[in-house]
Amino acid sequence: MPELPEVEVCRQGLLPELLGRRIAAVRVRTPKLRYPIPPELAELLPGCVVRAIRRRGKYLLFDCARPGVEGSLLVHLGMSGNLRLVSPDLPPQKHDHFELVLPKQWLRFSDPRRFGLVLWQPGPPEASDDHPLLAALGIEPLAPAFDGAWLHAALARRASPVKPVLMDSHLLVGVGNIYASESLFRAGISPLRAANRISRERCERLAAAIRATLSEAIAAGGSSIRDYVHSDGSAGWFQIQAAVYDRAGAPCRRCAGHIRQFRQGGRNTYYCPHCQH
DNA sequence: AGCTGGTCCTGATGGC
DNA sequence: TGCCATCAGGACCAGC
Repeated sequence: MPELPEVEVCRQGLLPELLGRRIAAVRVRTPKLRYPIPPELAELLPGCVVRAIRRRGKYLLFDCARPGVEGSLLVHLGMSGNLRLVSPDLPPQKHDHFELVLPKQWLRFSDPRRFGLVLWQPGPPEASDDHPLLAALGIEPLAPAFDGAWLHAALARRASPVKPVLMDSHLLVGVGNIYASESLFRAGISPLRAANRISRERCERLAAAIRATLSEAIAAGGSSIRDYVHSDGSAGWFQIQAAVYDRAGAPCRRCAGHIRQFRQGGRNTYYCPHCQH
């Protein structure tokens, strides 16, 4: 399930391959994703050069331009999506929904569960912030502005347990179910604790834990970037060594107590009751 | 305004 | 072996 680190590694991997390349054609096989793929992409994109690849939260933005056309291709991988560079002779598979035809290789979007999306935002790169899906997004956890003070102020307004609050993309982006549990373990904070009852000091630790968890996953993914981008499709997402996620009943790596699992906001939460308060 | 639960989709899993 | 029910997950959305 791609979270922020996976999306960022995807961006970094595609960057050298796509930057400055000209799009020859577009193939839409399954327009029905989370939102329909706009049919006008087939007329807009051919002839466009990829000027930049940016990331906002878990969204990827491919800035494209040619005389008379400027805009950004907005891509979200949902939970089962991936973008791969494939050679032109590789036949499309069942869940390959969208394709950019490039000079030597094609960029193929595949997403079995179709929670992802491919959309178009017209205008210069700055205009992409205006897109309805991006306009309301919260802070980037890897941006300098995200720190303990910011987090403390943001959590002060929320009475819910902290874990689902951390996953609220309107507050901060990119922290999904896995990294929320992992970051809380790292900070020693219980996922059940009310968000507005975490001290400033512990918010510092939590902010640092979120940054560290995400950064380490990006670094881990970066080392396998080549395999990922050029994978034949069988390879899944790179995995971090999870401390608590999906380890219910297993021994805590810190205290050897049992990792506990419970349902929170419709999601599974994992934590160590001994190490987290 | 914040919070809850429903929704989309398909592959994996487990019970019978 | 096959069939069915359940679950997972991001993020929007309606309804408090």
